[in-house]
Amino acid sequence: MSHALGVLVHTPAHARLGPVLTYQSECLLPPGTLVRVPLGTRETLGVVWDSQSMDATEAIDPAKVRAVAGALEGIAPLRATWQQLVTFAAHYYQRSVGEVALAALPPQLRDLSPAQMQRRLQRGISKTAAADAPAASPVSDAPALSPEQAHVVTQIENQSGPFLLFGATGSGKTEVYLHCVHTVLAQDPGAQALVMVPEINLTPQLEARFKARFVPLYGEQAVVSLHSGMTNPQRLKSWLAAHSGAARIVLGTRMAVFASLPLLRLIVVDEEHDPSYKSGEGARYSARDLAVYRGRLEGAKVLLGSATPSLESWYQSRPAAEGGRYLRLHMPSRIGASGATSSPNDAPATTAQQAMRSTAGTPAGLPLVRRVDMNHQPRKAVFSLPLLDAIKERVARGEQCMVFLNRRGYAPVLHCTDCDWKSECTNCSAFRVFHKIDRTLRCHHCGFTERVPRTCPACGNPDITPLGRGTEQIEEHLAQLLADVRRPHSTSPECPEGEPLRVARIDADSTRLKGALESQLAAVHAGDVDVLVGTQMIAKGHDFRRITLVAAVNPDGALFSSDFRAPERLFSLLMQAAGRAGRDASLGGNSEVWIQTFQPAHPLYAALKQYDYPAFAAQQLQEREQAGMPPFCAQALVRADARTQEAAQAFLNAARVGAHTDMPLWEGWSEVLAQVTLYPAVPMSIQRVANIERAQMLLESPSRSALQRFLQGWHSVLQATRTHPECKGLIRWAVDVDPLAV
DNA sequence: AGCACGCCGACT
DNA sequence: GTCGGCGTGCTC
Repeated sequence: MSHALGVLVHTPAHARLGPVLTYQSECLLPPGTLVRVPLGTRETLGVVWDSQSMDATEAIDPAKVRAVAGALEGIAPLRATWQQLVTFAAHYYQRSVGEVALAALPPQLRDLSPAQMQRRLQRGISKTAAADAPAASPVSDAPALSPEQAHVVTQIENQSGPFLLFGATGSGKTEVYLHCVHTVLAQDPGAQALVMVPEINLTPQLEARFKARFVPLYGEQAVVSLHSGMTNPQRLKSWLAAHSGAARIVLGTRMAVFASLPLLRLIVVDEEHDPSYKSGEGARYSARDLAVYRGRLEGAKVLLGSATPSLESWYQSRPAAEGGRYLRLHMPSRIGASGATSSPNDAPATTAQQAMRSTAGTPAGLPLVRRVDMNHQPRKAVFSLPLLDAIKERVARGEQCMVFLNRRGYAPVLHCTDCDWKSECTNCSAFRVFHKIDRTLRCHHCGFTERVPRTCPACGNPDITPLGRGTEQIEEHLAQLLADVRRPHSTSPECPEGEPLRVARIDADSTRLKGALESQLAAVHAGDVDVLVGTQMIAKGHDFRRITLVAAVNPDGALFSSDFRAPERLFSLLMQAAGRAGRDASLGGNSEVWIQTFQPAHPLYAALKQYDYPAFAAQQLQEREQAGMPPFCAQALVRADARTQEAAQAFLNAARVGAHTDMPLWEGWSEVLAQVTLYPAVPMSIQRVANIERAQMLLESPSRSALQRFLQGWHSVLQATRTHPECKGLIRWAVDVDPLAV
């Protein structure tokens, strides 16, 4: 007797296929079982799904139903909570369940033949058995918690959350994570924890820290990573370890939120404000928001941590009496540098060190913030004189400085002074960036690269000049300005006049090659670099202990950006950059953060000077509330890519009209429609990328659930609009729920 | 998403 | 003459 079975396959929502396909099988396979199924000419990976959710009214022609090729032996079915998470994410972010489910699985599960799969599983099992013997007498080298940390930990242990851990840079958030993970794992022999970080770059140091703490307790297999920088075999191995329960702790980037974890008890989202948690491709999910949902689903505690929380999370953590749903926990003090986010082989912070730090002058031991009024500096000066002097003074003393500019390349545009030619990209509506290092013009959007012309391509004028500045130019300029400064002759005492300074640059270009970032960071740590120039890459997470001065050369752009989240990002970035300075306790006292600005009185910088995130957040939230912006409204964006801008906009506008005219008599549709505003389609800020025209349409509603219901209903309209004659040339469309940039 | 089928440009 | 571009259509 054969059974009808619902199966998910990797199929996008707009393919004209049902969300769940029907197959037949001799044995009754439970939902969550991984299977191989024939689809057209190929055989592909599928997940058995609840047949209840199939549309019973539209039964498929029985003659078309094919048989399941086989189940993946040795892999337990994915659990009900995982299925629910995937279902929720698919509905909330407007994608097909199949796409979300299959994208959440390691790619090799799809590619491997059954025989290869068996071999992998065998290997994994035997390895696990060998490594499973835990150390005879596990000694915990956990440092004592500060009173602040201890208080926070108690709160987390005694309440259900979700928690927002608002902790200054260096307040010891990581130690809190370690402690909470430790507690949770000790409570149940099968319990698991998921710890997420925003970027791949940040996983190795976190992994080292967690392994140092937990491998002695639970064995080598206990800690695994999951991120896109890993090879496919590595990913499969980690995934299987998590799925089988052998791994107790999963560390990873946003994709890890979908990891299969049979007994998940704690989810940590570190740097929860970081935009990297929002996926920009495929299902545009927010791993942070899904973490909160998943925590509730699985009965796991959720701990969001940040020194500068997202305004969404900050607002959610207002007092419960005012409607807040997260519990805010505050750790304002910076503790001894070695206790916070240092490398694992550093001595743990002692309470004596912490006591010493807490009496040290500046507010919470943080660097002094100085604003330089660029209105009083020579026109077009890149570095103000006081900043330059301060840098010279520091490096002459053997201290390190960091100069921060969020723009890579030498100059963002090349310009002909005679005919006004600019280095526009032929494929995009954007300028190509001048990279002096290899004499190229590079488009940062489509990758189109050419050698720099020697004369103006339009008029032949040899006088073409760079406009604006990027990190390459800052690096070059700074090296010239500091050419006469010597560093202390620590390495060669027989050279009394000292050695020339070393200026280094770290950005996406200098770290393109594998291992380049690591080696460059090592050079900074070793003291081989005096001044480090870089993009936001150097502001995030890396702990430079001998840097005592951090300078933001030109951060004003974000103050006047059309993106209403730009100030929030700037504040967060500058706070993080400030956190880089003065981590070494012996140098911390005189660390400084310099901000060069034409708006020295701007409230953002005033709040930054006081390290007063709550004041900044309050001011921003007030503005957002008045303007009816998130978190006081819900937004979604529909993007359309097309051959022509007209087609892209025509599609969006037709779908907009269709929301009123084409909807069948849906129960309560008019009420839903009344709560949603659809703005007219507009070209995207970079209208053309790689010769594809892009347009978008913003949707807004005071009610998140109204917007959700609208999108659910409207999907069929979008689908149908595709075929309208005026939409010819449309390539694809996608909905972005809770977009980060509108 | 894959993968096949199908119809038009420059090359072993 | 074929190889190969990607447009259209189908897959339980």
